[in-house]
Amino acid sequence: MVNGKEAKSRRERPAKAPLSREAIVDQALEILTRYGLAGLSLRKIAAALDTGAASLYVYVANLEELKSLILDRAIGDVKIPPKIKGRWRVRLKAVAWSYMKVLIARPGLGQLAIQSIPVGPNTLRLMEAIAEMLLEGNLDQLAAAWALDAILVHASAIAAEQDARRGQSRPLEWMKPALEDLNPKEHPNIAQLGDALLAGDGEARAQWGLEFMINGILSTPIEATKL
Amino acid sequence: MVNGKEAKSRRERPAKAPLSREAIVDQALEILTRYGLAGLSLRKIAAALDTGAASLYVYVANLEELKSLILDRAIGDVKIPPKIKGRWRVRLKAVAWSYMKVLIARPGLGQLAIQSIPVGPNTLRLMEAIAEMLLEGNLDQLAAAWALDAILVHASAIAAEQDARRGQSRPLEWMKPALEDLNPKEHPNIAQLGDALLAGDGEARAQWGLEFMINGILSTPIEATKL
DNA sequence: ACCTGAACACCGTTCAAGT
DNA sequence: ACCTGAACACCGTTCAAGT
Repeated sequence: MVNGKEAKSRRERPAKAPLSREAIVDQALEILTRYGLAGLSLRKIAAALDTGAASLYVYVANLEELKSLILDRAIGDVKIPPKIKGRWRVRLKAVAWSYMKVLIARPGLGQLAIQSIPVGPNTLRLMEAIAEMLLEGNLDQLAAAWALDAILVHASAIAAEQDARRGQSRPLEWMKPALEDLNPKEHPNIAQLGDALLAGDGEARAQWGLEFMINGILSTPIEATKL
Repeated sequence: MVNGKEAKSRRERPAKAPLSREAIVDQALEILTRYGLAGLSLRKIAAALDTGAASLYVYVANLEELKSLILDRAIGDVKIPPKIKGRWRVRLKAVAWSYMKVLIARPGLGQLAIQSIPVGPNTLRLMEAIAEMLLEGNLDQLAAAWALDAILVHASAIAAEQDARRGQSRPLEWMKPALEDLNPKEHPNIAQLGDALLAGDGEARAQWGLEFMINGILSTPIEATKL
C-alpha cells in the first residue's frame, strides 16, 4: 500500500473537494456575501458543497457556531498596523477603522458581529493588538479592558447600523419620509436639525465617531463614574 | 337598526377580542418577552390571538414592519426628564440611561433596536427630547444631528451586546474558557488585562460608557476630523 | 372589509441506515 | 469515521374561498 494517499485518477466530476470546516466556512462566507444574513442557511451552504445539510454537522455544532467561525474568518482581513513606539493613538484609530471597514465590506457581517461572540485566532489577534495599544497609552488594567470592549462594540454597531439601512438606495434615505411628515409644532427641535440628520457621508461620520470615542475614553476615568 | 353596534349577548367564548394593530403588537411584545427574538413568529402571535397567521396581514405589512412597531411601542416606556434650564447634561444622560434600560428589560429588544429602524410617535418623542438637550448644550446643527444618532446607536449596541450574551449564567462567563486557554506568550497583552476583561457589572460599565460618550462628543468638533 | 385553510417554498436539527 | 435521505417541527407569505 505504498503511496495510497495519491490516487491520481478520479474520473467522475471535477474532484468534489472533501468536506472540511474550512471549506464550509469558505462557502458560508461566499453565500453571506451574495445573499446577506437572511439568505444564509445550512441547506444552501450544503447544496453549494454538493451535499446535504446533515453532513455539515460533522464539522460544525450548529448554525450559531458556524456564524462565529464566519466572523472570525472575516476578521482575518483586518489590517493591524505595525508597532511603532509612541504612535499608539493613530495605530488604535487605524485598527478600529480597518475592523469597521471589514465588517461593512460584506452584508450581514455587521449584524453578525453584534449578535454572536466571535472566538478564534483572528479575533484574539485583533484584541491583542488593541490591548497592546491601550496599555502603551498608559490606561490601567480595568480602563484598558473596558475600552477594548467599547471600541469593538462601537465599530460593530456602526457596521450593523449600515447593514440595517442597506437596500435603501442612499444611506439615510429612509428618514426622509418621516422628516417630511414631521409637524414642526410638535417636534420643533428635530425640525431644527432638519437636513443635518441626513447630512454627511458614512465615512466622515464614522471617522468622527472613532475620534470622539477615543477622546472620551481617554478623558473619562472610571472612578469618576457615579451610579 | 337602532343601536346595532351593541350586540350585548355573544355567548360562545370569552368574547374573543377583535383583531387590531394594537392587539397584535401587544401580543407580539408578550411573546418576545417570553420566547426571545428567535421565538417570535407571526404564527405564534396569531395562535395566541386565536387566529391564523394570514389574518395578521390585514393590519401589518410583514414581520419587519411588526418589529418596527414593537420597538416603537417599547420605546414608549422611556422616561423623559422634564425640561430644567441649564441641566441638559444630566438630563441627556438620564434619557440615554432610561432608553438603554428599556431595551435591556426585555430579551430581543436590543437586537431589534439595532436591526430595524423604528418609526413611530414614541421614537419621535425620544429623538425630539434628545435634540432639545443637545441644542441647549450649544451644539450646532450638524454636531447635534450626528450626536443624536451616535447616542441612540451606542445605547442600542450595549443592549444588543447584553442580548447576545444572555443565556449565559453570568454576564461575561463566555470569555472565561477562551481566556484560560490563552497562551500568554502569544497574547501577552490580553493576558495582562486578565480578570479585568471579566470585571465590573454591566451597570457600572454602561454608566461609564454614557459618560465617556458625552465627554467625547462635547470635546470633538466635527471639523477636527480628518479623513 | 375582514378572516380563513391550505399551499408554497423555505428553515435547523435529528436519526436510522448506509459506506 | 463520515456521509446520506427522510423525517420532524417549525418558518413567512400568498391566495382562493368564504362571510
